[in-house]
Amino acid sequence: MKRDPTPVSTKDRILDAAEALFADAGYDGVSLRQITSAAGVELALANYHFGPKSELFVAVVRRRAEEINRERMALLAALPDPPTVEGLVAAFARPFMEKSFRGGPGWKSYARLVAQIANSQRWTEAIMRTQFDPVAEAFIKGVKKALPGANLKDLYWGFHFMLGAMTMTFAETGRIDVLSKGRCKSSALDKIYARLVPFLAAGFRRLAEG
Amino acid sequence: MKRDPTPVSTKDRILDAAEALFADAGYDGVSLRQITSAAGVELALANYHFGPKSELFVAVVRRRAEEINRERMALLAALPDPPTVEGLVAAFARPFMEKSFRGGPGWKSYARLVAQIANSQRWTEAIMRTQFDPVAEAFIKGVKKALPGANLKDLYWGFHFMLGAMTMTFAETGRIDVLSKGRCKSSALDKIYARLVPFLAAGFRRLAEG
DNA sequence: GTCTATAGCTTGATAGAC
DNA sequence: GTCTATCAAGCTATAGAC
Repeated sequence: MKRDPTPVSTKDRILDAAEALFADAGYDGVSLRQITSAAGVELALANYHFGPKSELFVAVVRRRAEEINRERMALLAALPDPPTVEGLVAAFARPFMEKSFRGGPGWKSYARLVAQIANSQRWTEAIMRTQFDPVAEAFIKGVKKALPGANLKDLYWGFHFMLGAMTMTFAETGRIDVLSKGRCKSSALDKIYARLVPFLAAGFRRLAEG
Repeated sequence: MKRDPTPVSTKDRILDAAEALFADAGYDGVSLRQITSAAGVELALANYHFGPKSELFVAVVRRRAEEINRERMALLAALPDPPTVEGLVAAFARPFMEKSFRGGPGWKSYARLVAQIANSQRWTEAIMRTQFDPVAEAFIKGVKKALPGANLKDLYWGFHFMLGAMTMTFAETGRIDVLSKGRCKSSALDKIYARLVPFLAAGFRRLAEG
């Protein structure tokens, strides 16, 4: 019988601390000393468990990406055949929003990490291609069925625009709060969902019209 | 009579080098030594001309932002009254795309910088609020006239989605090239323009329908 | 305005005891 | 698996000569 119902291993303590700090300051804005200090472990343990700093960063992302990917794939697979564009966009957006809303602060950090990764060229190979592209391809496959008359290039571009809108929105930078003088709240993800899905679905439909 | 038609001052040499390096590696991923070395000037001159590193970063962004802002404002002001949504989105997108296409490599670097800034919380106060919000407000004002029946909150969110799509697109990360197996090219900004504007305009219209 | 030199500190990574 | 101690290199910023 375990004494602690949720014993947090050293590895997980490092991952949690790294996640929060990387999300706030970026890969180069955080030192391994800051991370291990926040995790309450010795500096040398970061290298022992994860190797170089870059591998730690990849491990931080992979932990959440695998969970999101599973849910997105399940939702995409559960859609009717042919699916609707709204259903596809929702299947892509919903797991992220649900977790960000109810999954704890780690998921908020992850959202900010994804925004950094998706907007730089640095992690294209090590993260985007291996972690993100498989789900992207499943989405494209679905939207091809939803809009059978559309040009394939249009659908790729539509996916790209969608990704840009979603990553910036999920990152909750607070910019729209300031710009709208408090009318809109970055953190009101349920209200955003009701706008994000129709906005993007309408964009896809317009592209499909040619 | 000037001997060199384009004498590049030390200040501009530093700005140019900083711009290119910051765009590739981010604020913390570049040292002042790398910047001054690439600029062919001494380390101490960076501090002499710009003060601390953070001020240099802001100066890099301001140089281009002021030019883009002038053009965007002029295009927005030249639209018919009431404007169309397509006209508004085009007035916002076109200056960036034109410069990225024909303005030289500095503008490509600037686009990648903007993507970093817009997706983080770090520069919200020092850059976003002072450099970017005035044009954003002019855009919102225009779209209110173009879609008079729309809810104001919907328009702010539409602007936010637009910003996410544009910044990631202009950053030209190359991700869509890989994902689409070469079918789409990040650098083909003229072909993107023909898709970006209708996609976003349709999204705004859909939000306005309620 | 430009240069050299350097202060004072932080970095990632590892060797070796336990 | 965890700890201490440390290395070699890098960092921003500045003082002071020219």
